[in-house]
Amino acid sequence: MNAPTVNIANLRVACSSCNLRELCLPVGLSLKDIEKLEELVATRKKVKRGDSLFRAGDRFESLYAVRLGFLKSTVMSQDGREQVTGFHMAGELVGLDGISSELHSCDTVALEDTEVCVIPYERLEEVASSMPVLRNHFHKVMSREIVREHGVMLLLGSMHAEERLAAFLLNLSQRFEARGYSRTEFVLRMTRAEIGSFLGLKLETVSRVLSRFAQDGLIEVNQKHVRIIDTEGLRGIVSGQPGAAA
Amino acid sequence: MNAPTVNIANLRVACSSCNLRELCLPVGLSLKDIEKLEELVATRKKVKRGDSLFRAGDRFESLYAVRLGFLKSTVMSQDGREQVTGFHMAGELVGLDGISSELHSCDTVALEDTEVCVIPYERLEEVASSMPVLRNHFHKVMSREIVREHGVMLLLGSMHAEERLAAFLLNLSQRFEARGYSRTEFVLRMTRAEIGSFLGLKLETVSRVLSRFAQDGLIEVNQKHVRIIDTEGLRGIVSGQPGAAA
DNA sequence: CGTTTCGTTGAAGAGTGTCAAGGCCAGTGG
DNA sequence: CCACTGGCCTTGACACTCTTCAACGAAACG
Repeated sequence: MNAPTVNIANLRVACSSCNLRELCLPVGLSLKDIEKLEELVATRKKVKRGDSLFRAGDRFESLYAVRLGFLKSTVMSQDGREQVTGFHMAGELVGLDGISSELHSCDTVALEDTEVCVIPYERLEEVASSMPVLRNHFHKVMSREIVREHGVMLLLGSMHAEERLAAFLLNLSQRFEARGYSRTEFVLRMTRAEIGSFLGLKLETVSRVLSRFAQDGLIEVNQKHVRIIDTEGLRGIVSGQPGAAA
Repeated sequence: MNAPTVNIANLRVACSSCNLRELCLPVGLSLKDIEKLEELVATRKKVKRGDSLFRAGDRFESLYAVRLGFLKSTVMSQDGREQVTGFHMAGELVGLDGISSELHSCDTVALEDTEVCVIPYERLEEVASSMPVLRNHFHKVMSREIVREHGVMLLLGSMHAEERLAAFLLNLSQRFEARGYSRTEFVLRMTRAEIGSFLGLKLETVSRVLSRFAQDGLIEVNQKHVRIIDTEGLRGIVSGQPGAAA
């Protein structure tokens, strides 16, 4: 069950040379600090598309830094309803939900073949105790997650379908850009149903709204392939189209 | 503007004798630990009903532990829509949103006269560095907030009005009980509009659903006064009423 | 005691959900 | 290499929940 899905333990980890440094690590670390830090990452782990990194109820032992790939996290209510709580891409940290009860409270599943750095939590606590910069950075990451979720609550609680989709596309766009990919053209790694679950909509609504956006010349869509044509137009929609619609 | 709203600085803080100990502090602290901990709480601060503890954009300096009273946190979109992200009661920690950017990202306002313990963040970081128990506890508190928000996302993303209200009432009920108040009878400190904002509903819907619950004999409502009659019935509603409705 | 805020309730309408049918695409096996 | 299969996406028609608009009543506040 929990047999590690290929551990590349021998591979020296080298955060120092990882191209995700700026996303993953605090800035302004000394070389010595970075060396210390590399002790943190025990191993890497590959997760095949469709497999889960961890599941609700699993013992919490590690955090995971996404090296490459794409994942989703979902929570489930007792009666079986599923809610996608987030999508994760390279440079992001997942597993924070597990700290509170020492059990994971959500499922995290790879939407494409994915590789993560495994960060044993106990070791993180140790290293952090003697490294204020790291501790501080870690706290900021957790806090950022809280702030992100506030944003999602705003979206779910007070926005219409079109606004949600527009916000979603802009968010993806910006995250791709931050990772050096195109800001305007990308492939959705998730299905319409998963987008819908995340945004509190049904998959048909997601599909319809995307088609409408395409008709209005805001984007081009072809299955999972999306191209953003009018970023400003999308922004307008997010803020209750002060000057949009036709 | 930011002139402290009455600081009771001289008052010795005495976490050790605070009746919120179990809610607020890690369990199993030695006396020595508790002494150290009391250095944490710089002052207390009173916030009058309607006043804000902090606002979005304020510099982040401290966390606040609610001693008594009731608050709400709200985020606002650029175009002015407001979303209540949470209600806070005695023993809960607020202000975690500020850590990430060193600016608060939400408004936190007292819904009734409130008193909080002010915990300067820098001091918390210091004390935590030499007190693993505290550090660990703090991480758990942050993680718990993340998990709580996952729950809210589930609610906002996949539940109907009745289910949301039922879940909301049960959540309040449980939190009151944990603080030694009645599990079945309490006063809502927030307006229908605030409940609605939190639950992604309009105030009229909140009002209607509460009336319907009352008609169905699940609760009694009289303005802000609520009495829960049929807890199991509410639970049934939350999980898609497998055997409810009449 | 007047004023304001808050809450309740009704009727009509908009926005999404539901159900259903059909098309597109990738992977599989012949 | 092609046909088949199953998952995913699109689109339409209709139903339903929730919102909107409006009026009124009740409580809170100065």
